[in-house]
Amino acid sequence: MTEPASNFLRTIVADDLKSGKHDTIVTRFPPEPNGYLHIGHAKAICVNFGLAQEFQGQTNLRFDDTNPEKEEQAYIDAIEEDIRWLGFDWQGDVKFTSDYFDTLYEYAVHLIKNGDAFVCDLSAEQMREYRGSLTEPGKESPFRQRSIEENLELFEKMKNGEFADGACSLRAKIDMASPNINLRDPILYRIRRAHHHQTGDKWCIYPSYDFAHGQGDAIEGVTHSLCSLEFEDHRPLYDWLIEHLPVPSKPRQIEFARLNVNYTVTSKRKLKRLVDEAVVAGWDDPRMPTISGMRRRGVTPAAIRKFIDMSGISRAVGTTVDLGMLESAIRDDLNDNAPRAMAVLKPLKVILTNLPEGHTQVVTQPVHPQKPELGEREIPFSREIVIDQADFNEDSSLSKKKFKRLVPGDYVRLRGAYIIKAEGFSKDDDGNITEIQATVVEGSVGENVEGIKPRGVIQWVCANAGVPATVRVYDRLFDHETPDKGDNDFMDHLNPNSLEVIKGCLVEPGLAQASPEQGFQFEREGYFVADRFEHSENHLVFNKTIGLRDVWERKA
RNA sequence: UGGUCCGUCGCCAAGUGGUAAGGCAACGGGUUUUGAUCCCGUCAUUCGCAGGUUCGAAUCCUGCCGGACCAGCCA
Repeated sequence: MTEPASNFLRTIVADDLKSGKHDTIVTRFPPEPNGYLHIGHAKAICVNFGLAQEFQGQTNLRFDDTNPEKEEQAYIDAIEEDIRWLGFDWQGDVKFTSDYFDTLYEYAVHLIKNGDAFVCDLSAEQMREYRGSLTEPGKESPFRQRSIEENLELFEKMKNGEFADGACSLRAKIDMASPNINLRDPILYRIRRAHHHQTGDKWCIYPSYDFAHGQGDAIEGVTHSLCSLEFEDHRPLYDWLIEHLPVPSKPRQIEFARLNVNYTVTSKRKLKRLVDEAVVAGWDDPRMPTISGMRRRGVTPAAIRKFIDMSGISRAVGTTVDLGMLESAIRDDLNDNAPRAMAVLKPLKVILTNLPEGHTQVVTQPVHPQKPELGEREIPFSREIVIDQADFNEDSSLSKKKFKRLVPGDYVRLRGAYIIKAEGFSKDDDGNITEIQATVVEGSVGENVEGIKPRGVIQWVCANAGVPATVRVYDRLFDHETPDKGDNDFMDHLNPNSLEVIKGCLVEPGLAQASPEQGFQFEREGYFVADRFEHSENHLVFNKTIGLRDVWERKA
């Protein structure tokens, strides 16, 4: 266990605990249930849950459901599942901002009574005009001076459904000349006759994010309300509301930079387009940066957590983490934990001519070479086996250094079995190699043989006992580092080779017992996972999670 | 050009006045029945730039330069 890296959030929390400002901390993860979680959310989850865990605090899951028109129960279910899968659990029941609608309404009345809020009849368009611009101050609404009594009455009528949607709104009375536009009498409540997934038709007015979020934090006793940098400009409003309302606690909002990863997009709108236009098979397509997509790809929760941990937390904007870092975290976890197996993706038959017809035997290999305690697996071997087409080359002049695989007249080690020598090969009319004739070196199973230096080690599968499988090989979805930056239309940068479906693969028999979502290392190929939904004992389907690190390929 | 924030190795990122951590990548070498893993080593005299304060600055001050965010009755 290494020391957790220092970061400013940890420092703030540690100081608050040390100074006695707080005895324990409470964080929250506040998704809006209007879409699926992706790698960016994974950071928010890991930061909020991770920080609380580290300091023995607690984390609430609170759905920020103040905009019923965009939200759905289905997203709530999916989000809960993703968070649990990532390995986190929230304190107590799932919470909803809508749980506090009654209190929020009272808070609004409180503000009105203190002369800090008013009902404004300006239309959306007029309000925009009155708001001013980034460089010019706004103008005060003509309704700003309404009496407290009138505002109270009007607000109640808003609640009672006596006005049409959009006819008026409740606004905080702050400062129309503020250089921070969020302080120019921001909207607190709007009229919206929409059925809410939690509160049904009880309300026709809904609080804005600004009016709901901080108060929700305060009600729950959240101590550190962590959010992304774009909410920085909202902090003065967050604090203003906390100061002007009789809330039970004073949470502190702290912003940190969101996660960007190159070669991927995370905007909800863009991901939806990939799904809608059938570029991918769905939100959980293994190429998607969604939690469910990565899960189906075979990425483990531990790998995601490790990646988030590696990429750090800061306030630096516009930074982009290299996808290679994610891949490294994935390999690191899978290398440690994935059982090994042999699979031949593109089979080429090898006849071992010096073995008798019908010869069969069983060889054993460790489940994991670095973890003998995991036991061994038995692998049938016979006179006819298959190796990968890429592991044979008819050009025997290839140097041993350049091609550490099988070549006519030379030796190669079959992993866990014999050293063999290629004696000859056959071709079809099109010039494709169809079969290799080879001989085994007697006594070479598990033993080195004096005077014979195989060029390398290759995987193999028994031609008869091997089990057929379908393997899907995935690559990055985009071939551009920043597919959606600047003038780029991300749809122009799709990698045309992001999916290759290989049928007719042959895998070692033990793999027929693989259960969905079980991950393996197919030796010399990479990490693969039995598909969560389409894999079965009778129809093996594996998704490639990530290849092995390959210095050779990069040099070539 | 109103405001807020940010700029430390190719990419992340520590460091907050005492003389540049770490990870990813890259590059050498060793071990190896996975061209994997593992191990060892190399990789910022310099912290956007220019001044200033100080015995001493990435850290403080000033001015530039570059980038991000904000004008939804979205979150």
